[in-house]
Amino acid sequence: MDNDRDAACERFRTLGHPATRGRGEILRILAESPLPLSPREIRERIPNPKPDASTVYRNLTLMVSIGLVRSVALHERSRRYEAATDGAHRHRVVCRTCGRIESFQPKRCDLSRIENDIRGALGFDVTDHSLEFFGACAACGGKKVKR
Amino acid sequence: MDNDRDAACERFRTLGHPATRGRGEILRILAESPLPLSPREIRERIPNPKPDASTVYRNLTLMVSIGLVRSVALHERSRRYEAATDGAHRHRVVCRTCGRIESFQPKRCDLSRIENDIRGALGFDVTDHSLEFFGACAACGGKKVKR
DNA sequence: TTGCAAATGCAATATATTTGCAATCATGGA
DNA sequence: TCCATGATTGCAAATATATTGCATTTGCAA
Repeated sequence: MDNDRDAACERFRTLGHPATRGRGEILRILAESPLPLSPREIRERIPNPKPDASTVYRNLTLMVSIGLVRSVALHERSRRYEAATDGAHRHRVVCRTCGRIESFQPKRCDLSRIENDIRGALGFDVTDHSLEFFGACAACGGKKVKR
Repeated sequence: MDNDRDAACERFRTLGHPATRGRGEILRILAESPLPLSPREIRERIPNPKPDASTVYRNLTLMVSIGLVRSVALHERSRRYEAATDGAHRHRVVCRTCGRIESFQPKRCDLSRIENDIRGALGFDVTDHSLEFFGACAACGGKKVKR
């Protein structure tokens, strides 16, 4: 939807950053993807003319810093990114055999107790966390671990 | 300690893999480090003559596959690795401002309920998880977020 | 001690990410 | 609407990280 992209552009302006087509596309693509995407995957999905790869990287960095996007670390060579929709707190489930990534929304995710422990023990102010699960997906059953 | 390295070599032989000095050193270094290390850091700590970087990578891959080592994903450019000591279940706490990594052992880490939910919802057999916390360390206080 | 499979070093290659800089664009004000 | 200006972009080059092929060397069981 173009509306998604327009809304995305609006968010940029509000935050004091010029809205460009590339930025709108990136945000739209992330908003529409159920799974976190790598910079390469994001760029591939942008219709021509595609922005340069460096532009994609620069914008992802910016978007993370202003809170529009989050990065997800999944033990891969490349980082992945997802839209920072506040509502849906989701976790990733990664198959060690085939690499498939699924998304899971827990009934409740209460790590605040642990976060408080950390604050107490290390004086560390926790702002967010990252929780991923690994194993074998339904299709791969109990097959051998790949790595 | 050399004993650490010898013990490490023993573990390789038991698992049917020739024990080499490089392998022993890598495992020793990981066992002695309180924090997960990058391949580069590991190699830097091996006394001369150092194995080639490619050897370090190959061995880390092997060690992960036979369960001697785990990889840790911390939103960085490079992966990190830690010894897979079964007993101590630890989590990482990363400062977004200065990049400092600390280690934290929770009083209890009960994610088995969530793991069961995942098994039920996705037919996904969860074998392990990865949980990292991000925020501002004591030294950095409430300073600006870096990325 | 010897033979062989496995591991290593080295060099080349692939992939991911970052940076400098000139050209171009987006936005607010005239 | 047009313009000035600072921010963004494309491009090319530089870095960082990781992987691979192959000839040589090594670990280890017999």
